[in-house]
Amino acid sequence: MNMKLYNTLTRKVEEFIPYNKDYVTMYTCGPTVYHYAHIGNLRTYIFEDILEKSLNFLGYNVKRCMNITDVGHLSSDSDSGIDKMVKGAIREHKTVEQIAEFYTLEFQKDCQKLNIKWPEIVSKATSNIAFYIEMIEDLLAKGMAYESGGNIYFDTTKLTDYYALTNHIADDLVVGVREGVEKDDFKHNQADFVLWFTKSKFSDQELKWDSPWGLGYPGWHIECSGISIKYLGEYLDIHCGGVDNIFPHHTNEIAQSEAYLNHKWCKYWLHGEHLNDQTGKMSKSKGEFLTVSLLEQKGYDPIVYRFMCLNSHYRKVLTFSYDALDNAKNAYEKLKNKIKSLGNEEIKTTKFINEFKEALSNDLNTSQAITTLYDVLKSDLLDVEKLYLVNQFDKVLSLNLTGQKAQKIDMELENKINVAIAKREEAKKNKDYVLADKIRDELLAEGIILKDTREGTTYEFKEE
RNA sequence: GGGUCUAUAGCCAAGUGGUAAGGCGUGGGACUGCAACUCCCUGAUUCGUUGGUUCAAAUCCGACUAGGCCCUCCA
Repeated sequence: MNMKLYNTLTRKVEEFIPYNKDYVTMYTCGPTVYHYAHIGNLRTYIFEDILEKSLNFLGYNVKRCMNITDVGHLSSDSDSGIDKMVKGAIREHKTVEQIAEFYTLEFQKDCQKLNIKWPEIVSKATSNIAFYIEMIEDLLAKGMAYESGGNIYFDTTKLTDYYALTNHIADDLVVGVREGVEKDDFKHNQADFVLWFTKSKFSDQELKWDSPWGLGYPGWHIECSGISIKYLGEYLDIHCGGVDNIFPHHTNEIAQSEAYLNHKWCKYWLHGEHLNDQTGKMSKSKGEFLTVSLLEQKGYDPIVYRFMCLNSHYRKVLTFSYDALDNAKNAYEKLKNKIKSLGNEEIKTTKFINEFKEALSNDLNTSQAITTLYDVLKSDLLDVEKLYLVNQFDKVLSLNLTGQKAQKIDMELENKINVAIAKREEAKKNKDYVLADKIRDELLAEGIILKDTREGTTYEFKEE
């Protein structure tokens, strides 16, 4: 079954036809590792994870690459801009390398907790400096870039279709709409952007490299183009990121990549919408700083957040609230309980697989895919077949639907529980409910949940 | 000012011209000593408003309204 995806370039859902029949190249913009990721950041990575896994499920081979931005991401494009990494280092009295290492690891942990697969190729911005220099030299030689005030800029006026991704008209753009945005007087044109910095004003930059234009460091945009071309080749099928990257980041990537390659570069541009809070856009400086760890502290399984995201659509704004999260938590726990009753054996079936693929291939309709899961559970298939399908679906959804934590039940504990249950049965028979409830509470305190079923009392371990 | 996206029940949400899926919650019931789990039943004469196209519109077109995001920090 063919994938259909919404392409920001054409603003339409299109049938996905990769350049190469044998594999799909996919590039996803990675984090700037200057701080913890908030759950809004992570929403985009959940979307990209679902995309990769859906492509796999539909039979595509995916070669995926992600960058880690550890240099060059300025908090402003103006003369007075300071690198985000440097900012982080100052904040925590550490070196830029220490900051990068620490937050890369934290980001990786968050991904693990959310069942986001780590991409096959992950590369740091600082690991590919020589290649950026090669690209910039090429752009200068072609007259697509110029030097001014010590920096190298890309000349956007050399392009006829610079605004392909946004439909902007240059004259309508307003400089400094946002507070704190300053003009860079070295630019020849308002839309031009920096490829390489050398200016002495950035003397507080810790990481610098030698270049034909002097000691300096790369601009933010060149990093993604460079890493993508270096690791995935000249033809890219899919490029993903958050909607905020459409302009200027992705717009600039297209400009410099195609100028360098002399041909069309990326076919499909996919953008994940933001997670908002009740006041609007979520940010690290405003409101509650919602991290995965914070959700865990509040007693939520991070997978509940993933479930919440999958019940929505990646191209729709989702508003975060604890009510919405509780809603997802209830639904998720009920779903897992239902699945638990299916037993442990599975037998293959082909039913419902098509419906599931249909949902995924329809521009990643994850909420429809989850509906298919509910349809399976309600159907008259055998439990063993249902379990098979649950496991198949979970390859994409990655919700730990049957993921029983491996419990080492030692005989001693098991005996103890059974004795307690027998005692409680005795108490119940004698209508001594006070004692019966006391036994139940005591076991609960140890993380053991009793369930009275028609077949007798069973128990399970509380999940953490 | 320009660009772009969205609007379906208390909440999340499907729906892509043929007469409103699903989930959570709510309310009722079965089971239970009680609870939890599970199961059954329970919701929109209508899809932001308003014109139009059509035999037929939540779906297509126009206008309006409300909101989000972007316009050189952002996922």
